[in-house]
Amino acid sequence: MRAAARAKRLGPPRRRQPPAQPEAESKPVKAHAPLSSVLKSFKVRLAGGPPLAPTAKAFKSYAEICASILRLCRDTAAAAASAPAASSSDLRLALSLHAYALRSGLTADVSVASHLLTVYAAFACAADRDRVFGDCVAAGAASSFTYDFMVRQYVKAGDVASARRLFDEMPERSVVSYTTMVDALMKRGSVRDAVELYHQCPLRSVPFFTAMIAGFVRNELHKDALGVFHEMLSCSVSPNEITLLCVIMACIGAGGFDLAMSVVGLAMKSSLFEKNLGMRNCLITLYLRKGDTSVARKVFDEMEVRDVVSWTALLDVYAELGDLDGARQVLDAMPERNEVSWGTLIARHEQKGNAEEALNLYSQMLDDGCTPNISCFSSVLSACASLQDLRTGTRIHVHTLKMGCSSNVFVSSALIDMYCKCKKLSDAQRIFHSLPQKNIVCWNSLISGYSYNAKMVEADELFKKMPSRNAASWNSIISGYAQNRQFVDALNFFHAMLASGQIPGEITFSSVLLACANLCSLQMGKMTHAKIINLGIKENVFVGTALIDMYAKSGDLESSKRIFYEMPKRNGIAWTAMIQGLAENGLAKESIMLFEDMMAAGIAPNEYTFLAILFACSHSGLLEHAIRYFETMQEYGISPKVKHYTCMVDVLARAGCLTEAEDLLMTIQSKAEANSWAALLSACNIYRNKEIGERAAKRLHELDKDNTAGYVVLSNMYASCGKWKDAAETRVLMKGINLKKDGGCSWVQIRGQYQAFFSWDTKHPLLLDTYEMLDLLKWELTA
DNA sequence: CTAGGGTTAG
Repeated sequence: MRAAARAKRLGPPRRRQPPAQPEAESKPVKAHAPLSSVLKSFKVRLAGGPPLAPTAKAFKSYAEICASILRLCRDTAAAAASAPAASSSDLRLALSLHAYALRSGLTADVSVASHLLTVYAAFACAADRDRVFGDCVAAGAASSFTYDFMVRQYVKAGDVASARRLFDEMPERSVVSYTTMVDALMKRGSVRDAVELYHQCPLRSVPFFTAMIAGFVRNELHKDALGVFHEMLSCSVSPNEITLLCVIMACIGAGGFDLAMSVVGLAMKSSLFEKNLGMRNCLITLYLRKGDTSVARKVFDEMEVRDVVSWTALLDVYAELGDLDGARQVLDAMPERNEVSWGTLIARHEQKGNAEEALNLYSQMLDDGCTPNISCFSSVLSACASLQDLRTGTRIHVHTLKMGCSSNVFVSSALIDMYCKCKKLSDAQRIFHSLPQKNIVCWNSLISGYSYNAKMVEADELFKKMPSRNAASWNSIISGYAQNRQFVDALNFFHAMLASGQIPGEITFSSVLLACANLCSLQMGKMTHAKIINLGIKENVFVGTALIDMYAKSGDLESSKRIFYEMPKRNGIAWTAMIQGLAENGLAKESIMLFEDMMAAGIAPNEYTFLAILFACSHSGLLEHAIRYFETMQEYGISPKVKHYTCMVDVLARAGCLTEAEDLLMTIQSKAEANSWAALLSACNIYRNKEIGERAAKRLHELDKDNTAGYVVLSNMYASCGKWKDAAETRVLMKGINLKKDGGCSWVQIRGQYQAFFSWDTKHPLLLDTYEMLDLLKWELTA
């Protein structure tokens, strides 16, 4: 405004303006028509006088006029960003002006040079911009602004390396350039470099501190963000509304809600909070995360002005309450939506396990004309992964390629996960290896992917190659071994994790306790329990459930029950674990009683709860109970899975209802598992039903060629029916296909390392030593 | 003259 006014004062062109354009007078910066007339008169002046050797005073006015016109050019360029055709004439003006300035030596003027820079930047002419900057430095016309501006230009273009180089070359670094650099480094995740600059910066302004706080928050280092805030206050620098907004974000991230509330109080007192919309939006999120959803809603209702952010925050309030339909209604009621609004709803559906709806919303979002961003891509890819929907997943992969964000670390880890869940390991590997820079999450994704596909050798190899490991890395390798039933390896990696100084968490313990339970290592389980108590996470519902399971599987039901009843919060999974524990230990009555208690407590049973209760019934021969629960299950809208049928077949067959059991097996839509036929075969043996028994054995053989138990039971059945010839033939058949019985397994712990011994293993490296030691012990005992 | 920091989702 002021520059334009000065241009008007200095030159005659304004007076020549037609009076029919009063709006040009009030908004001179954006006016287009006067610009060419200003230039025309300037050209006339330069042509009229000798421009190369003006007096100092004349030079100054030329420079000012030149700068002002350039400023006008830049502003029109910015205003016409949506209409490039209109701005091309401005670019031509600027170019001719640049030529004049060069001829007249005006480029040595700091103001002219600066304006030339900004003009070329506004027109995205990077080469011209850089040339002007070079000339500027050569002519000694580069001020600290010139450098600041160029540093920002590089940062905007995403070239942080060039920005840093220029920043290091600067003769005098201003606090503005420090702010720009710190912000850029933080956004790139180079926290260490940013902290170094933070300590170097001699003069710290409010935006500088704010950039630092925001940067720490962005990198999820909320405690460090609060530390900077503390330092800022002790330097007597008063925060503004943007600073406080970042500080509240830091408090939310660190879970320091009391501190957040006192910051809100501070903002209220200095009325920083009323004039700022962003601050109120942030407040909605604060109350939401604090758990005060009604207050969050109230803040929204009392707002006089609302924007997309306010509405999106409200949408998330509904999602947090579990009311996804309400969230959808908010989305439909919003005056305007953006990709974040859609992304929020999609992410929430994905998190709640509603993957189909997440994909549905994704296509609706595309129809609404919103462009998905990185977080949206990672949500929908996770949805594809959990649905094992390779087709949609591949289509979204193509979208990310088109958007140029396929190699982003968030997107690529989601892609790796998706391809692994769809059993396309080679695609996952290709993505992983083609990544220009991978973060720890990418490594962890592929390790989990290998574990998921039972490729523990590859998982182990990759784990050893990792440049650094976090808790998630250890968890994925440990749970990988546990899921693939290599429990000894799982425990060994757990000990390695402890040795590395990494602190195990709830996820680690659920795998470790699973391993203890399956190794029936009550001693190891108790030691793990002690660690859990030491770490203060015994109240955690996941850990508690894993402990219930471990003690139950180890046969220590008293401890199992104690943990269950001492749990402060029990969810359906904890109840199920206890019911299952009782059932597995043959306490069917108690198991059923607990199930009834669970129903009375209003906790919804799931398919696993029913599996546990049917298991209890089948092992105690409670046929009527089983039939009733099988029906109840369907009343709950849970369709029986193969395992449920196996329980039912088992209970029917044990009760002698062999025909009913066989009929039930034949009606199963999906393929019955080998165990179902094995259960039927076993009952046929008891009831000496050769006819059904032979059919069951045939089916069992079709489903599982290597099922040893099946042959043994069949041969026993023939024997018990007196069919000695058939019995003998079955035995011969077994030998012919070289079936080996599942062997025994034992293990010892030596210096924290588990050593496993298998009865069929004749190549164990310590086999000879072990036998030698055994002989020695025998000799000691008998001597 | 010219200018730096932010809010919603993951």
